[in-house]
Amino acid sequence: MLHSQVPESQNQIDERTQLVLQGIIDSYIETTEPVGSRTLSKQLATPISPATIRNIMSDLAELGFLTQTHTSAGRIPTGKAFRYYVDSLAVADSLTEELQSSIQKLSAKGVSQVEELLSNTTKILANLTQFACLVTAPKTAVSRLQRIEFIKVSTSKILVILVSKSGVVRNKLIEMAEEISQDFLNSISAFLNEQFQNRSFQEIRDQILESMVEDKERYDRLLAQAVRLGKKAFEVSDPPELYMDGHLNLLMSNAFGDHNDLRGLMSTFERKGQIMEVLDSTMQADGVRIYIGVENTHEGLRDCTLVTANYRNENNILGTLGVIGPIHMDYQRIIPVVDYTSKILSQAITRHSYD
Amino acid sequence: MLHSQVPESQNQIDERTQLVLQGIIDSYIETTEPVGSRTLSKQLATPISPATIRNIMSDLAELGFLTQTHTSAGRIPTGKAFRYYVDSLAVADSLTEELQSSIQKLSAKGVSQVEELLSNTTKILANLTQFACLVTAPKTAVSRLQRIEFIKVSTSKILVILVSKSGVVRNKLIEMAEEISQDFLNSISAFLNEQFQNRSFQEIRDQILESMVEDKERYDRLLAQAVRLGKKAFEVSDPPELYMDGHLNLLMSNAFGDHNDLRGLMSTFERKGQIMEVLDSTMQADGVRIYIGVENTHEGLRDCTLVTANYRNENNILGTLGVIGPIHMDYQRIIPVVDYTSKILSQAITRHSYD
DNA sequence: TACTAGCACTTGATCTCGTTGAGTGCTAAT
DNA sequence: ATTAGCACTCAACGAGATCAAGTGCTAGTA
Repeated sequence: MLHSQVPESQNQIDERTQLVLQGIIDSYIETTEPVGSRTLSKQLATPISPATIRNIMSDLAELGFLTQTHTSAGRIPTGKAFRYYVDSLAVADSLTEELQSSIQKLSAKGVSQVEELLSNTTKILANLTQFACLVTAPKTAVSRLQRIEFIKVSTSKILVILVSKSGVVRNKLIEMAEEISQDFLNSISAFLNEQFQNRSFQEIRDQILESMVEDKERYDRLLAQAVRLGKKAFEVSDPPELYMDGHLNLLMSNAFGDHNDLRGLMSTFERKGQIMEVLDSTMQADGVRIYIGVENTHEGLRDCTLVTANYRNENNILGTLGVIGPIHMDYQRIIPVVDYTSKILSQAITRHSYD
Repeated sequence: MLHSQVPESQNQIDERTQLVLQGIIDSYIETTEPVGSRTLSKQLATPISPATIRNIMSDLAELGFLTQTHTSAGRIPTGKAFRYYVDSLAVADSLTEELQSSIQKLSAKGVSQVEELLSNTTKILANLTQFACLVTAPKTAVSRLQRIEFIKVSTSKILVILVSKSGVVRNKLIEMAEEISQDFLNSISAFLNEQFQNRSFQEIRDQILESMVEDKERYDRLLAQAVRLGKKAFEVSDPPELYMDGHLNLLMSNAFGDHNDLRGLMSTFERKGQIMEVLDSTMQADGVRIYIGVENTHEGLRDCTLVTANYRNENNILGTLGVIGPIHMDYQRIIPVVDYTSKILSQAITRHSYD
């Protein structure tokens, strides 16, 4: 999936040049310092003299793979370089046993609710990567109805419980002008369950709206109320549900040089809606996706790399998880972690879902 | 409530000295800089020469109200000084209309669920104070049962819905070895509602456990199952519920000089349990409470001030809200804000509760 | 006696300036 | 095609010099 090797001809990169670039990136990922020709010469397995490296570096700089902060400083790989690096990276899917078992803990025994599953996932991912981690809750539009129930909690207030096939429980308080007895509510929920179980929330919404239109002709009382209640219950007032953890990691570590960059990033985190948009926009694709620096459509992520993957049950893509870190993150390590986490989460959520 | 004026004799503080101390603190709150005698002399309404101020400062330093970072630097008020300041502060309860209406927005129309109320409260408070803000969810032990309901979501899994009088909805998934029909579940919930409505969760728990003990003698099937389900439903597995916002404010503003102090503070925030303990421990008292620096029992808050107040419905104290900021916060402003917020939240939650 | 003016002293902050070392680019030699 | 060598660049660092804001103390004044 990641092996879309860039054609050599296009960028005139021969094997040795590639070796040097790789070396520079590796070194930079490790130290976060500009890397000079001499240092690199020593680190490289193949012996190449500093002078040669300098020539190669010069070429790479011209091709836009390297920059430097000032003329006499070492080289820093650009976003383009990281993109090249990631593309030509043969990701070893082998995670250490230790990492694997850490990740598996997200569905440790005692975890029964999907919400807990998701929040555990962000925690574990944040802990392993030391970056900011995000998981979107299963999309309500896609998820299908397992059960709807109405509970009368006071004269005018009714609690709606929506349980989706994927195991997500959502409750919502609605207010009704006229009082409805619990018995009648039970009849309504029985009717709605009968009618709509296994249908996606989106379908249900559409169909209810349609029923409203046809409302010209008289229904019996049950049907009329069922439509009214159903409409309120399925209204799209749901807040964008996003689980997030570890954004403090970014602040604490000095992975981001400038503290001003972080200001912007943090305020992006505070507007969860924006983050949701970004994650949602990546959801159609499959496998691990990587957005490096300027490749991010969202302004606030221009100095970051976003690594995302979907999670799913047997039938549908349910949501997305991802980590946000510095451009010079350790891709070799992060990519398999995100990949494996998405798989484990998929498994766990499949086990929890009612399909 | 805050007017516990410290007896003058005890600290030998005459009116002028007090004026100077007040001036120093005011200036320090505003600038966060050590304040020197000359600067203060200019700012003070009453004209006092720098030299005199220096003498007074010297006295105050001896009494432990002032320190300095180095011999030739201006004076910095100590925690003791802030304590004195707060104690002798005649808090003008007058908030600007603007602030009042900002705070009232926490129960804007459309907010129907208590959870939303609480989360709005932290957001608004964080925004107004620019500090970290906390609100504990209504204590489950104290809150009384409005309604319990069981929903069978799959063969072995049952969703429990607990609605408390204070309007908090909690759901929990429990697993049962043997299958129970929805009809039977309905009978059980009817029984439990009958039996326990209006009783506090704590009472219910105790009583159920008691029933278990008496279990020697045979009950009928309904009762036996009701006890078993009830036990699972009311088990104290509830995570400490804490709403938090604005901890990023502390990082962004430079209110905390040293960034290392913040490291500790932030990791305290990550352990929500600890914060809960702190808030809970303040809950018995009434009105606005203020804990300055070392007055905090919790180690991690030694460099902060915690300002808390309870919120309540007509019958009970439900929970606590508070802000955590630097010792040199603007008490004059923060105290009324916290106070007013607690009152508005109390009103809102009373309106939402089912008593 | 209570306050104030004046002065010597302290000290972190800021600036300048030379030194250092890691790095580059270019040229000539292999 | 590669490498050794060399002149050059530039951030970082340290040593003074200077500055500004502050203190403490003493002596003078109402």
